[in-house]
Amino acid sequence: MKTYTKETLIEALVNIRDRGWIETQRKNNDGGVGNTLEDLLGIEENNLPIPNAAEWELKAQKKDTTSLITLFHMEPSPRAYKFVPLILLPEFGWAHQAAGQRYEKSEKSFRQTINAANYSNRGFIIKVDRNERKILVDFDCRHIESDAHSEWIKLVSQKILSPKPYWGFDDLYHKAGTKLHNCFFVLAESKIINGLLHFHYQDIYMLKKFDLEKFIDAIDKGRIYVDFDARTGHNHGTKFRLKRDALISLYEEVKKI
DNA sequence: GGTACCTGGAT
DNA sequence: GATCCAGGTAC
Repeated sequence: MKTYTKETLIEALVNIRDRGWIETQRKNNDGGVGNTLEDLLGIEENNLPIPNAAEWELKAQKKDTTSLITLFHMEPSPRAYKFVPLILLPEFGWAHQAAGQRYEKSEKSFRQTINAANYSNRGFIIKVDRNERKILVDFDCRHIESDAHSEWIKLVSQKILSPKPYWGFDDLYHKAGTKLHNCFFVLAESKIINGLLHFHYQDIYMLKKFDLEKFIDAIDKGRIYVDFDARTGHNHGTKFRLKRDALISLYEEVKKI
């Protein structure tokens, strides 16, 4: 396991950029662009909620995608309820797109990418309660688009989400403050060469001083999303995510290397 | 083996 | 832009 200083990490990232096209080291994995970068840096895969290297978080993204970037994972409180596996997936889930094909016929899915600006078409929203200092999830069946979910609405129209899942400001501050304070964000071109996905890591952004107040404000304005990502056989976790420009705007200092 | 984290996607 | 989704590990 290599260790880096900020300076040696910059040097390593520039060397990787200069190598040009590099084959993915994680086939069939959407996280390949990030996992491959970590592999190139000699950072062993782990699921520890800490920065990747030398107090620097590393994030990579394909240049041509519009997908959201994941800041971190955190299951909602109260933890004892185990909201995703015991309530949201079984009570509010629906048949997985590949149920009866790739998965068992009984495979359910609960995927919701929600924000504070609008209800999803399944009736979920997040709200910022500054008095209680927490982010919470709410469900209101009146906001379900019945045309899009004519069968599912019958299953949930009488349901109340109570208690409401939430994340305390202090827990979010601790998570973001310890994991995201400084970050290298690398954009990579991608293309298939001889049938194999390759990346060219190109644009290196050095992001310093994550701003916790801007973080809460971005949630309040709907620029940060809470993303539930569970099926019966695998809960990928509940994530806080945002678009590329929103990520950069959360830092006090931005420098392109 | 279930839960909660990690790395990220396409249409 | 909203609504869906992937393969990994630690304990």
